[in-house]
Amino acid sequence: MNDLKNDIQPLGASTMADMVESRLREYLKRKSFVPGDALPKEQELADALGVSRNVVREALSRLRMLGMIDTRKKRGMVLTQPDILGSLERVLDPLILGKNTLKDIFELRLVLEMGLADLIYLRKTPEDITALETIVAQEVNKQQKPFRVEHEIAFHGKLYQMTGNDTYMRFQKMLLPVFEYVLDYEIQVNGQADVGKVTHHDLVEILKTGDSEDFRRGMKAHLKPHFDRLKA
Amino acid sequence: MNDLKNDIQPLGASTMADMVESRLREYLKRKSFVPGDALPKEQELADALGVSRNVVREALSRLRMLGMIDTRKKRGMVLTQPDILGSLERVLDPLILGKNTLKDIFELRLVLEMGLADLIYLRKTPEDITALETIVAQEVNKQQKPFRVEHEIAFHGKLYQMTGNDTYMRFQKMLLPVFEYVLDYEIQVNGQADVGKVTHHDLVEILKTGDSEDFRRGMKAHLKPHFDRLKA
DNA sequence: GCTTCTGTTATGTCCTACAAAAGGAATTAT
DNA sequence: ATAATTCCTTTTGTAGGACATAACAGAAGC
Repeated sequence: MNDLKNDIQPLGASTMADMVESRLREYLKRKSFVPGDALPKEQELADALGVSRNVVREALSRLRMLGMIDTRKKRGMVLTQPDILGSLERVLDPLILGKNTLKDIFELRLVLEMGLADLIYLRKTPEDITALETIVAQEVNKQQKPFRVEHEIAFHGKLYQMTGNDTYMRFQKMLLPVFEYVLDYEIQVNGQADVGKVTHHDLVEILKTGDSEDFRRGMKAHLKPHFDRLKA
Repeated sequence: MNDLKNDIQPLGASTMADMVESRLREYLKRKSFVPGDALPKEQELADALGVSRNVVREALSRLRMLGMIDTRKKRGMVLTQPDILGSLERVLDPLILGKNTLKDIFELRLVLEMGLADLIYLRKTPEDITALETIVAQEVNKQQKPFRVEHEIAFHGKLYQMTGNDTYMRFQKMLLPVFEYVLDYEIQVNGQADVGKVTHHDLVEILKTGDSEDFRRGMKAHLKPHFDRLKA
């Protein structure tokens, strides 16, 4: 494993824009700006850093993409609360990611799925259960193949929502395409994928009567085919 | 909850750089470039898009920051495999994030910690156990306060490493500062934080003799103070 | 006092120019 | 003829200037 890459940081960002970006980030932190504060203007930054306005704009453009700053004409730029997952969204494309990363993310989603139990039992409401039952009822109605993925999303999506954790929910949703991508690939290579013995219906039943440990065991069984695949 | 923001996407990115960035991303995907492929030169892109080279450079600068492209003089630009967590790293600063997001991340880390069990039991080796025992042994030697955080990092860090999932490990490490930040805040407000009844030493013992469910139960007990805090 | 108009100002975009690096081609030496 | 060296070309990186545009501020008019 490449620990070096984590411990040592590549000194001297080659390009000016990189350096300015880093400087700006450091500047924001040091001055302990709070969201809403106004930043110096582009030209002032350029002068202070001794670079052209062009370079400053490249760096600002990056921060703007990450949602760290918001700029409006005349008013100048203001610091904003970044959307931490927004940047991930841009990069999380199954077609671009390497094989190892894809595998890592596949596993990561399994981990997240297994971790659902505690938060769900902390916050589930009777209405949630009803909603889940509705979703499950729709599943059995049309058991055709092409709809399976939709039902997976609906059911598991509802589970994430029940955690009341928005970041968690969005994160899971983002990971889904990668998950499916890997799944499709595996199926294509190793033949049809088995489905776990514990169904969505079973999981809802557990939610109604069992405790969080029961639920986790149920989820483990539900995901068993995926875990088995990891062993191979 | 703001579902709109997830379902509907803000049409027409206001600035040209935003549009070009989006177009470039779409272009890369449509042409199904693979890492190593060369991209058109800046001027060609500018001409094709009907914008100035400056705007193109801003967009490219963003992709470069995300690690999606790598540019070398003369050679042009080549597509690379992005470092998905690199972008997260830039934004994940406790001082900038909002209160809700901080809370979400705190919970997310608990979830990830609870999900450790399955991967660990899939891949743990006798050497790993030995390493853990060494770490635990060093803990009892100096039980002073200031070192507690270091030991937390050492112990849990080793656990992540045992999963063999690099992305998972890095992700956890990135979440750590936020976790500590929230923890410090809570302690400051609500007084001293309790420590779980199950210690690191106990967890190692479980790893040696118990199964993954035992370990998860142990971890739950280890983290119990944190989970209790969520209820309040 | 309220609306409207105008001017100022900072960002957004374009253009041109040039330095530097990195291939490629041409040239020279063995 | 092949290998090494030098020169040239090309493409990115950076600089600086120019102007459009939007948004705010203050003045003018009702």
